[in-house]
Amino acid sequence: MTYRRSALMEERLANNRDRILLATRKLVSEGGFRDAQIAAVATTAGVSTGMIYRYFPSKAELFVEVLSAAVEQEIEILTEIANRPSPAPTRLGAAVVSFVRRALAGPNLAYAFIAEPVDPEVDTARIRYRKKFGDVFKAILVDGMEKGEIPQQDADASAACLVGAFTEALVGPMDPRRTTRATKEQLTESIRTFCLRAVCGIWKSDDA
Amino acid sequence: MTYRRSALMEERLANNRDRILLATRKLVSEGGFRDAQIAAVATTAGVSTGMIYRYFPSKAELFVEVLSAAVEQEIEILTEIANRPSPAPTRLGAAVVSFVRRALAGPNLAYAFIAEPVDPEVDTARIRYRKKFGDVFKAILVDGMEKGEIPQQDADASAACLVGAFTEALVGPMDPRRTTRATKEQLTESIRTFCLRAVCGIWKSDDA
Amino acid sequence: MTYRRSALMEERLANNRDRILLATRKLVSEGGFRDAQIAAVATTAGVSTGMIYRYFPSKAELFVEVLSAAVEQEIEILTEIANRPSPAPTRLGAAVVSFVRRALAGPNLAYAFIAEPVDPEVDTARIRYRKKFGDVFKAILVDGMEKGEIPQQDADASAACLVGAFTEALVGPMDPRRTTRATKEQLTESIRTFCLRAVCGIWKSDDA
Amino acid sequence: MTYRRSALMEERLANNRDRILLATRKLVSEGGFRDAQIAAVATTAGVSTGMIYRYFPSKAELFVEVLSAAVEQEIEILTEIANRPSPAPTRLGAAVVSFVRRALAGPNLAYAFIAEPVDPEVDTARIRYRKKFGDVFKAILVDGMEKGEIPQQDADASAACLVGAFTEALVGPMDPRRTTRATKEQLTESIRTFCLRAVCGIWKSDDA
DNA sequence: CATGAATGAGAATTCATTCAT
DNA sequence: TATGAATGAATTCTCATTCAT
Repeated sequence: MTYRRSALMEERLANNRDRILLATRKLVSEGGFRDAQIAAVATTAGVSTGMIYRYFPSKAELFVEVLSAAVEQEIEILTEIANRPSPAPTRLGAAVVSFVRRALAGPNLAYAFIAEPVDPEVDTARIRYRKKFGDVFKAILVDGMEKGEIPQQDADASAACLVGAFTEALVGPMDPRRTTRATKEQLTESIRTFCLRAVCGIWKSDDA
Repeated sequence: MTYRRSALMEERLANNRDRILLATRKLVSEGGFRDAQIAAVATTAGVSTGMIYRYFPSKAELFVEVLSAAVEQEIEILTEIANRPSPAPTRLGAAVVSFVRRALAGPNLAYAFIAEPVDPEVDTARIRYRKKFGDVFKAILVDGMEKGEIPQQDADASAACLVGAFTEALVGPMDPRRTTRATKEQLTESIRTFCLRAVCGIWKSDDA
Repeated sequence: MTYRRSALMEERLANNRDRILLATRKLVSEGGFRDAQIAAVATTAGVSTGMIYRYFPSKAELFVEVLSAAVEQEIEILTEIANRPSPAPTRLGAAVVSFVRRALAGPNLAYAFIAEPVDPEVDTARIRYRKKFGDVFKAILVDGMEKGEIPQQDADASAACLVGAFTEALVGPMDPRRTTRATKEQLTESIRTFCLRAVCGIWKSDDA
Repeated sequence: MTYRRSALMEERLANNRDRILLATRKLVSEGGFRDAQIAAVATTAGVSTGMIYRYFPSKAELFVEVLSAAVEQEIEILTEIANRPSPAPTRLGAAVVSFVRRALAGPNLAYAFIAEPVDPEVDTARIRYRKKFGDVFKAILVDGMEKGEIPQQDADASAACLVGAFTEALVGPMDPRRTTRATKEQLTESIRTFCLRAVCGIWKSDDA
C-alpha cells in the first residue's frame, strides 16, 4: 500500500486477467470448450489454478466472459461498418469480409459460436451472444430493405442464415489452418459472394 | 426357454440396438451430447447400462453411430432428390425444404451437427459427416454449374455455407419449438429463398 | 430384473447404506465432522467414494441423516421413558441415565451434538435436532410442574441446561474412553444426581 | 523516519497483534471457526494477510491464542469471585451470573467452546481450556464441600455439568440475540437457579 | 517493514465402464 | 444372458501460507 505500485501492479493484474482470457480463448478456439479445463487454462496462461479464481468466480463465468469479450469486440467493429453511408449490400459484404479475415488470422471466434459448451449456463450465454451478433446483420438488412437496396425478405431468418453460412464455412469441412494467403483470400471472396447473392439476388462488385 | 432362440433373440437384439440408438438420438437432439449420459440413455431406452455395452464398445462409438445413422438417412433422402431430372436450382430448393421440414418435425438432426461432443473421437466423426452431408449439396452445385443452370462459384465453399445457413437458422436464435404449422412453413420458405438466391442469384419459384 | 433378487439385493442395499451411515457416525463420534471426509467414510465403510453418492446426494445430506438418525432413535427411547406413569423426577433421572449409558457404551452421540460441522447446512440441522432433543426433557419438566412434582421454573432454560450438562460431562474434560464399568457407573450416577437436584432441588433416590 | 522507532513501532506491533486477536475473536464468536479464515481476519483487523504471520506462526496458533486469551480473562475474573470470603453457593451463583452476563453482552466466548475447529491442534487446546475453565468451578465446589456449605458430590462431574449447562443455555436452542435487557436478565436468573440447585439442592437467594 | 498476489495441495463430486450375480 | 451396483480417475474449486516487490 505504501509503495508506488499503481502502474506496475495494475499492469500485472491486467496481464494476468488478460493472459487467462487469452489462454482460454486459445484453447477454446483450438479444441472447443472441452479442452479448456481449469488446469489446462492455468498451464497455458502460466499461472496457478487458484489464480484463475482470483479473477473469475467460476469456470462458467470465465467462459461467458471469453464469449462476451469476443462478441463485443466483433460487434463493435461490425457496427461501425454497418453505420457507414455506403449502400447496404456494400456494407454487408464489407462486414462479412471483415469478420472472415479476422477469423482466418487468429484464434477462431467462429468456433466459440458453434462449439457447445458442457455447461448449460455458458450455453445460454452463447445463444444470447449469437443473437446479438446476428442483430448487426439484421440491422443492415432492414435498413437496406427500407431503402430499396435489398429485396424484401425475412430479416431474422436471413440474418441467422448469414451467420450460419460464414461461421460454418470457417470451421466446417474446410481445414481451418489453410496456410497460404492466396487460399484464404479465395475463401473470403467465395463467402462474400455467397452472402451477397443470398440476400441481394445479384452480386454487385462495387466494394472493397 | 433357453432353446431355439436365434430368431427371437436376434430380433430382440436388433430391437434393443435400435432402441438404444433412438434413445440416444432423442436425448442428443433435445439437450445436446451433454445430456446423453449412459445412464440416461439406458433409462430412456428401457435397458440396463450393461446392455448398451453389448452393442456398442464405448459411449463414443455409440455417439458416432448415432451421427452416422442420422446422416446416412438424410443423405439417402437428399441424394434421391439430387438425382432427379429437374433443373439444379429446383433440386437444391427441394433438398433444403426436405431437410428443414424433417428437422422441424422431429428430433433435430441439426443439433447433432452443432453440439460439441465431449469426446474428441466423436467430434472428428461429426466433422467428417458434416462434410459428407455437404457433399450432397456440392454435387447439385457442380452439376448445375456444368449445365449452366447455376453460376460459376466455389462449390466447396458454397456447399459449406448452405449447410451452415440452414442448420443455423434451425438451431440458432430462433426458438426451435415454433409450434404453429404456419410459422414453420414461413421459416422453411424463408430459408429456401435465402439458399436459392445465395447460389443462383435470382430465385425462380418453379418447384415444389 | 429377471432374477430373484429382492431379498438379497435389498439387503445389500440396506447394508451399504447402513454401513455408510455407521462409518460416518463412527468417524464423527471419534474425531468430529472434520474427520468424516468422503474418502475416509468410504474407506471406513469399505466402499468406493462414488458409492456414497448413490445413497446420499451430498456430504451435507449424509451428515444431516447421521444426526437425524441418532436423534430420532434417542428421542424414541426417551419419549417412551417420558410417558411412563412414574413421577416426573423418576422419569427424568431414568431418561438421563438411559442416554448416558448408551453414550458411554458406543459411538458417542453427544459429540455430534456439540461438534460444530464445517458445513452451515449441517449446522442448521444440528441446532434443530438439538432443540427437538431438548423438548423431550422440557415435556417432563412441564408435566412435573403441573403435577407439583417439580418446582416452578423456566422449562426452556432448564431443558437446555440439562442437555448441556450431560452432553458436556460426556465429551468434556473427562476421558471418553473410561474403560472400567465401575467408573462409567460412577459417572452416570454423578450426572443423574446433578440433573435431578438441578431441577428438583432435593434429590430423591426412588428410581431405577 | 527509520531511526528511533522502538517505542512507536512496538506500540504499533502490539496494536496490530491485538487487532488481529480481536478480529479473530469477533469472527469466531459470530460464525464459528469456519468463518475466521485468514483473509477474513486480515480484512476485519485492517491488516494484510502477511502481517498475521508476523505475529502468529500459523492459523492454528492464532486460534489457540484466541481461546487462551478468552479463557484466561474469564478465569481471572471468575477466580477473583471464587476467592471471595462469601459462602460457596453465593460465590458459585455470582460466578455463573458474571459469566453469563458477559456472554450475553458481547462476542460470545461460549461459542468458542462449542464450535469445532477444523484444525485438530486447536481442538486439543479447546478441550484443555475447557478443562481449565471448569477447574474454577470445581475449586468452589471442593471448597464448599470442605466447609459443609455444599453437599458431597463428584466435583469433576459436577463442574463439567455446570459448564455444559450454562454454555448450552447460551448457544443452544435459545436465540443468542435476545435483544431485550429484561429477557436477558430472566435467562440469567433461570440459569443461576438451575446451577445453584444442581449442586446445592436448595437454592438460597442471599447473593448479588 | 508491509503487502497481497501467487501457489498448490486437498476435498467434493461426477460418470463411463466393469463384473458378480 | 441381463442387470445395475460398484469402482475410481478426472475435474472443479478453496484457502493457508509464502515471498517478490
